[in-house]
Amino acid sequence: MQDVARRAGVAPMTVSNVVNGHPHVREATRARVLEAIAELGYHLNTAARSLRQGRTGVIGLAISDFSNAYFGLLAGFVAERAAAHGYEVLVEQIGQRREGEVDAIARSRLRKFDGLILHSTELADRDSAMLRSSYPIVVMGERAYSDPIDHVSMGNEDGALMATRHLIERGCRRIALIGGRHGAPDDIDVSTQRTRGYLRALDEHGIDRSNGLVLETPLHCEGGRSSAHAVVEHPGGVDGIFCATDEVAIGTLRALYERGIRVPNDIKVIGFDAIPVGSYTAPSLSTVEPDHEGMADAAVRLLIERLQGDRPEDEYREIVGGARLLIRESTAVSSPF
Amino acid sequence: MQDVARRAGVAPMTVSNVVNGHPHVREATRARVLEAIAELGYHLNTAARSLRQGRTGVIGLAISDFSNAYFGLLAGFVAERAAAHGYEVLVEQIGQRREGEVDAIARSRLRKFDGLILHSTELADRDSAMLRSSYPIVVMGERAYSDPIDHVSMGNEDGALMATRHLIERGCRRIALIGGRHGAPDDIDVSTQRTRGYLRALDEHGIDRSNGLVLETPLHCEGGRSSAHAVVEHPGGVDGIFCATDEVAIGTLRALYERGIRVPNDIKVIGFDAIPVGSYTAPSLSTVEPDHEGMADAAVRLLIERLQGDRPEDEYREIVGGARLLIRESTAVSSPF
DNA sequence: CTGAAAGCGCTAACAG
DNA sequence: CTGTTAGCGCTTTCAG
Repeated sequence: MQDVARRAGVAPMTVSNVVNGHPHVREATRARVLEAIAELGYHLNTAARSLRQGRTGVIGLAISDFSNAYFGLLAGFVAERAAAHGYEVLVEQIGQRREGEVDAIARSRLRKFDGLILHSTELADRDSAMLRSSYPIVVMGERAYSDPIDHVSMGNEDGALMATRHLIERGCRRIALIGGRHGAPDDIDVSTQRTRGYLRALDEHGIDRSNGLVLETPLHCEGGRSSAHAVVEHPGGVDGIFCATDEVAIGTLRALYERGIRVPNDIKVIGFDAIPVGSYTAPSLSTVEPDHEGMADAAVRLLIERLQGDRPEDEYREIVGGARLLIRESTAVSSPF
Repeated sequence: MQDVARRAGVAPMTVSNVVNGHPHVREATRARVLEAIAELGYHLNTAARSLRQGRTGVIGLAISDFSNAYFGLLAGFVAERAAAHGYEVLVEQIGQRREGEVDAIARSRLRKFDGLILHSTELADRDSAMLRSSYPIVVMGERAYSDPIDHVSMGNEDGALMATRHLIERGCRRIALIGGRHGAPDDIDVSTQRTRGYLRALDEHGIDRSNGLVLETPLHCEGGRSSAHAVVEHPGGVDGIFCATDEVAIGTLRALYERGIRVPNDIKVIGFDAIPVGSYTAPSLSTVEPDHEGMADAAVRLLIERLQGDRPEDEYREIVGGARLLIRESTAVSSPF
């Protein structure tokens, strides 16, 4: 910047003013400076600027796994909302291991970003103490914390309730849950929360909680496939399957296809997450669509309030995103084809 | 750091040595420093370190769209390879618009990262001049450049050749290409390159290039679906469809399902990219699997060679990744179910 | 509208 | 093994 200033015959400060588009620079001066910049191939040094300004203009988004369609959706929305507030988003993959998340928090303290949106999957309650630094963090995901913290979660239980009710309304009485889990009362990961909604719907309608119809399995396609093969052999039979995620549901549809079981005629299937490919499965997948966009917006807003000190340090917010039913062919009365 | 040093009764430099794990610090001193750090809640300031060191330890990965399964795969591999070299990866979404890519390049020059892996989709040849700064960039993607540059591309033409040959070997003679494009000779995006491989296979086997069997369409599910609906009404009939991407293929399978056309019995379908969900479609999707991992590895290696000055400034590399056939049910002789 | 001075927090280099 | 010095490149502040 010094070199540019010398070349343009101005002070470094003027170069800075030009680079930052400050208004009070005479047109002729600006032109000379820009010319000098071009001639010298000068580029602003971000590290120096950040050091001086004490901010980076970047929000970090830490997610567990790039190759999950759900995170792709979310990241896109977060980036868009942040841009609207003048922030850039950089995404970091932290892996599903707990160490990764703790790592991300530790690194975030290095102030590489102005703040962090942490999409937690495996972060245990006891780690939340780490989040209690003054560093601005918003946690997204299905885990609740006893420590106060800004948190955006999904309407998991309500969504699962809606999905299961929908199956019941369509006449299903022997409804399996693939990817569920009977956890401890304070256990609130995706599986346990969605299981609660499922059980509430059954109770509501006076349907027995038959043993063996809640299958615990990893929440991906293969988990769904193998569990579906198992569940259709349940002695009491099955006429509806609620899958804890769309990926699980895709694996389930696959298993039923392999066995020649017709969906929705023989068994109805519903998922959760509304990943895009669900419109194109055969049959297309009924599902619960969380308000991804609203949640991304909320997370960004909470973080930016923090960054700008718009909220007292010790005041935290808990936001639960909405969810709505997306009814497609896999829960139709009978197949349209 | 000064405060920590004062508290621990040492010089700032010693604090730095402790923080960075340098070996020559007495155990007692280290302990005192760590204690002071904990007491004061001190955190290293990354901006200052980067300014001083002239490096950030971060590689940027600019991709066009988070919500594409292919990019998720790639990003995961890139992150892993970079970590092996002691670099962290931050991912930036730049959108599919050309402006976005130029933007990313411009911003990259701000030296936010030590180097950039740019996965281009719409970057035109004329923009490649922008890449000719001394800033370390590796371009990935299906576009070639006349300007010299480090470039990792995919074996698109060979992959398409293999896919189409495979359909022919399975007895198809009326083979459509959905998502293809007859471009200018120097036009080398995904669609045109894959079209070339397709045409070569037809020529090889003396099969006519029937009019109307190459359909240009956006490379996503809906593009595949609507084009498939159109192509099956082709007067000459169709017995095989090569889809330019797996997403297109998923849309195609969907359209055939809607029409009650059996795959593979009536029409065989093959895709390209090997996205994970392709194993779970009904029928499962035969496809071309590019060596994603090898390409990610190559890109990281090229970039790090640059960062470390292991290669003369004016020496550039062009690496083409391999591809292999993944044969599943959608091109079987007849359905196993 | 432009400039001079000062310092953000860190670490390379070298001295003790 | 520990300390001193200096400066990375920028922008805030205040003075012209």
